[in-house]
Amino acid sequence: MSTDPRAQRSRAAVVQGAAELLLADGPGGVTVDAVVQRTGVARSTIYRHFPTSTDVLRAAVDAVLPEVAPGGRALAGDSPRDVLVRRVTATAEQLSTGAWVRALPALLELVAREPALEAHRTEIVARHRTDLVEHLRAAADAGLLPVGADLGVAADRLVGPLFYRRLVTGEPLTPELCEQLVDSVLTPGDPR
Amino acid sequence: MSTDPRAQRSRAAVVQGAAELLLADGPGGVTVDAVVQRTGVARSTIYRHFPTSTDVLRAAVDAVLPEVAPGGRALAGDSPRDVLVRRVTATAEQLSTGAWVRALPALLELVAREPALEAHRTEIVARHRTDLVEHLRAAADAGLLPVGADLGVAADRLVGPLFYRRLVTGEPLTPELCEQLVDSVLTPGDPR
DNA sequence: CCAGTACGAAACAGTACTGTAGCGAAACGG
DNA sequence: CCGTTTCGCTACAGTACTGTTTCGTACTGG
Repeated sequence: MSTDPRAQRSRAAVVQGAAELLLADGPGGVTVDAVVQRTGVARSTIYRHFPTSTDVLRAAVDAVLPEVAPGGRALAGDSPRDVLVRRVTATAEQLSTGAWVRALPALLELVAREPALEAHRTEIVARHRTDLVEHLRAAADAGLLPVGADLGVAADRLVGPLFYRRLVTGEPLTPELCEQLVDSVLTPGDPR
Repeated sequence: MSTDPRAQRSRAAVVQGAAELLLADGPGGVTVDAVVQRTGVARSTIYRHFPTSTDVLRAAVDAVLPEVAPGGRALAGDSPRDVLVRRVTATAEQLSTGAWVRALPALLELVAREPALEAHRTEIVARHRTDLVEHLRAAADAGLLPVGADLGVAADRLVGPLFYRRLVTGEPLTPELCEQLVDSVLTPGDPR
């Protein structure tokens, strides 16, 4: 029943097409008709797999959201500062990607309006955050942060300005900015 | 013709009603029928004042956006640090206001999708920014910032984490956080 | 090979929104 | 006070989307 390759194929096609539409046109662009036209999957087939069009959108969000967490692997010989710089720069590059420039505001608007997606948001943010906080803890252990520093706030100070620039002001995210941000969090008073 | 109080009244009612709908339900909630039902202004009257429903939405955005710039007046006797703390705290409080919690993501999504609104965005951001940069310059003149500091980046470091928390993580914006942010930008190395 | 199943195509009612048009009533202003 | 303007009301065609249903076809797995 669920092992039928036809069912798996068409379901996957629907989710992928819906995800593409989500990235291209935002949540409002994920309509059943649009998915039909894009994927060639029939209308009745979509409604056989998903109770409602909202569930299609939810599946698309599920398919898209995991990409938010970069999870860059840290090389062994790197200094904690280098790890942070690479991590923050990776986030900046990801935020500058064409797809995310359009999708991020749409996703935020969607999450703000749909309480059902709140759980997804916190999960993704947590994954994104614990990764970053882990790097910060390593830096703190190396004495690069003040003793009582709140690592959560430090994380906000690292990536907050990046999201702010991308979402609000529209200014570019340069590698120099990323280094500046890391150095502004590390070693307060001795920027070296 | 345009001095007729009837025309002015109904136009103002439409704009105000549309702005309320924009804050309450987002851009998608600003439909002609919704404005009719909310304001009592007739359908034909709305179309007599605005060529298309998009123009109604644009007028609503115009009516709502100026509120973004807080423009808190600085009291004479305050230290530059106090001015910045009050300014950042005011921004945090505004971001925590119920209306803006719902409206901000919607507005960002709208601006991201409608290139026609890009000019508005840059204008509002500029007003918001020059105000903040002005305060930062005063602090720099008082020797509270390193000599070569980029005031634009300093502004990003001040309010970026606030927007990030509000938009992405959903964490609360406490007065303590605001003070921490100001102190993290001022006097690097001498947090006092 | 063949019964069971998923499929594509197409038509359907229902809802919501846009933009237009015509009409009589009420308000404005000289 | 009376002509002009604006108003509210209602009806209308057109579009877009949702969710349901039917039917014949093609694929899958035992």
